[in-house]
Amino acid sequence: MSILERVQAVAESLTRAEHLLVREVIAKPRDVALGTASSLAQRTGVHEATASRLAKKLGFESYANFRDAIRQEFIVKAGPATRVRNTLEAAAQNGDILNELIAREVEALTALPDYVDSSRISDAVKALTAARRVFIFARGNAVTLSTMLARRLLRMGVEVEVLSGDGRDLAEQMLGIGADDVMVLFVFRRQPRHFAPLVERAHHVGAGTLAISGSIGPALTPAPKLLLSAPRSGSNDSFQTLTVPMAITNALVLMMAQMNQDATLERLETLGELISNFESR
Amino acid sequence: MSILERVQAVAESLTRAEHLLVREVIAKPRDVALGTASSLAQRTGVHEATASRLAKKLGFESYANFRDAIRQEFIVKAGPATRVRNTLEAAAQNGDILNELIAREVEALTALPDYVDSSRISDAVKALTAARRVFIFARGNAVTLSTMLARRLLRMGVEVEVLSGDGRDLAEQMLGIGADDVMVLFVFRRQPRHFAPLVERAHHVGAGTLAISGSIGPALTPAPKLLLSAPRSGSNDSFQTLTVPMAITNALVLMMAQMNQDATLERLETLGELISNFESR
DNA sequence: CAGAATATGCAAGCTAACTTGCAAGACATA
DNA sequence: TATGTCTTGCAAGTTAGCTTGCATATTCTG
Repeated sequence: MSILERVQAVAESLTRAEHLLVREVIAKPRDVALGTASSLAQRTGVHEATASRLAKKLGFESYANFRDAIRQEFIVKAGPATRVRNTLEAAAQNGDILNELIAREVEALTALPDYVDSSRISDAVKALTAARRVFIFARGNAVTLSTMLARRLLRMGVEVEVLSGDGRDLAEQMLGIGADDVMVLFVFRRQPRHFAPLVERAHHVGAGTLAISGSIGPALTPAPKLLLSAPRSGSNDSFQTLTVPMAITNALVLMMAQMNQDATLERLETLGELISNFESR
Repeated sequence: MSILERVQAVAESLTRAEHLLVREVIAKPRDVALGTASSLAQRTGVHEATASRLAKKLGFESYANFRDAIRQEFIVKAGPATRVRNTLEAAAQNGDILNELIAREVEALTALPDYVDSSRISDAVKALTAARRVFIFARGNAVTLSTMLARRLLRMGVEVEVLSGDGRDLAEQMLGIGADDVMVLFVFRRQPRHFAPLVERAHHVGAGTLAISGSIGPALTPAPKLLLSAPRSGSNDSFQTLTVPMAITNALVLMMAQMNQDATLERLETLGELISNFESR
């Protein structure tokens, strides 16, 4: 019975302090595994006695046994032996889909800075910040990202227009676009039918265009004014996820938040501070 | 100064028993790191006092310090976190948001297999495959993932119902749920208000429930029948992206496609083949 | 081989960590 | 608001693990 299962089993009866402890255990199991009950308690801001009691509540005979279980699960089980399996080749060999997927994602993410550099993102941020309205276009799976970006921009107080529908609908929604606006287009796989007309229209009225895209990015015609493109995970003909473009989009949003902060408030030191401020609930 | 260097420094003056101890430490550093002085002594066939003295001979103040050093060297430093840690700290220092974000994502993805194992995903796949209909629930940012999953399932010919709206609307949409159905719930941050009633209703009629979630996963009440949860990137209180849960969702979809393939066609060898077949356009 | 030096085990002592009874506080309930 | 239940921290008690003085065994040296 795993730690997570044990937590689930008693989830209903967890108190506030116990909840905090559980969170910490799940977030940093390796630290907890190597520390003492007091160190866990101290970092969590509760008394060590509560940690001891939690262990019993989860069905362990003592805190020591609890910690042993964490070690088993997060240090011994996840030891160097399993690490080998995490390599792409090994995972593919074993038909281990989860690990193969992860290996591919990590590989693609790691390569991302080779394709997109911070100054390009800065340019995009400046354009978006200066924009009166932001139009967002996506087709197929990419709508996943357009809804995400739309939500985030809205929360930052940006006026957002999500383009939807086909031909006539699109045309109508585009009527209002002006020189102060920016259009963001998510494009993967093939260039969608409406891409060219949309970009042409935007350029015609003097609006900015930003494409967030995969390997096709550079081949898009007409070329958008700004382009953030990086290959997605996997090889050309295999499964391609939205992880990489999502990272680009997140970086964009974060830098935008940071720049706006810079303008008004004092600069926050860490990403953590920046965001907990920005995304407070 | 590493353990090995310390050993080398006093190599000449090592006694027979000390030599045995050192051998064991070098052969199984991780076991030693997690054990006590007595356990090391016992396995080596010497007295625990000798282990204590060896620690001092190697220049440590106590056996505890010696063990801490072993832990640092063979567990902490070898851990998945540390590999990324350097990049992360450098990036954070320079305010390089893109690289910091990427480092965090990689760290979180790498830890994913510690929390979700393939057999759990298999269970979820079996439930989804057997389901007559799949209901999907998400709130806030999580809708990004629900739309993604809905699209993918639809493409696979699964009947999907995306739950939307509030109170009354939800209740109406839930009227039709039956024992053959499965409800998938995406839950991050706090447990949403409608979570409990939905799960209770589903369980009441005998439907399955699957939660895809972050660190709260195990603390959800009532507990879903199936749970796929892993901490998201970043620390508890900072920016958290959907990268990890998206990877879980992708793995789920892929394994589902594979199992369906298995049933009808011959098994495809690689993920690439599998998918280019499955997602051909 | 004798004597000294060193190594090792034993066991008592010590320390840090964990456990638990108790009381104060928080929260729900009537 | 009063009462009871539940939660939490405190502090004393307990335990496990580490240390160290001492005695015996072993090895080295002349």
